[in-house]
Amino acid sequence: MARPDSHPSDYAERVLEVVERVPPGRVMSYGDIAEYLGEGGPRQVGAVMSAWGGGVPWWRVIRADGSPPPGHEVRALEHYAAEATPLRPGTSRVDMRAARWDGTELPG
DNA sequence: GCAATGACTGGTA
DNA sequence: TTACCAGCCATTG
Repeated sequence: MARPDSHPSDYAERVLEVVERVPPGRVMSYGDIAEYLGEGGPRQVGAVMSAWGGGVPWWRVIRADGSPPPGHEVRALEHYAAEATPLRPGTSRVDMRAARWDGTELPG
C-alpha cells in the first residue's frame, strides 16, 4: 500500500485530480473513479484516498452502496449536510441514484 | 518471488 | 434490508 509519507505516484495524482473535479452535492464510488481513469481498480483508489485523500474532498468518494469511508462517517455527514448531498432517508448513506456523478455532467 | 493487506464490488442467502 | 463470501489488483514486508 502507498504510505502517506511517501510521494504520491502519477496514478495517485490522477485519482486526486478527479476527486477535486467532483462538484459539491455529487459523489463518485471508488470503482467509478477507477473505471473513469481506465487504470487500477477500486482497491487502488481506496489506497490512494487512505494515503493522500486528506488534501481533496474525500467525502465525495464513497463506496458503491453509498457508505462513507470507515472512521469518517460523522465528518462525511457534516459535509453532506453543508452541500445538500441527497441522503437516503433514515440512513447515513448517500442516495447514489441521485448524487452519482458521471464525470461528464458539468456543474454548469 | 511469495504471502499478507486494504477507505472495494457484486452475487447469494 | 443486512451479513457473508469469492474475486479483484497494486503495494508492502
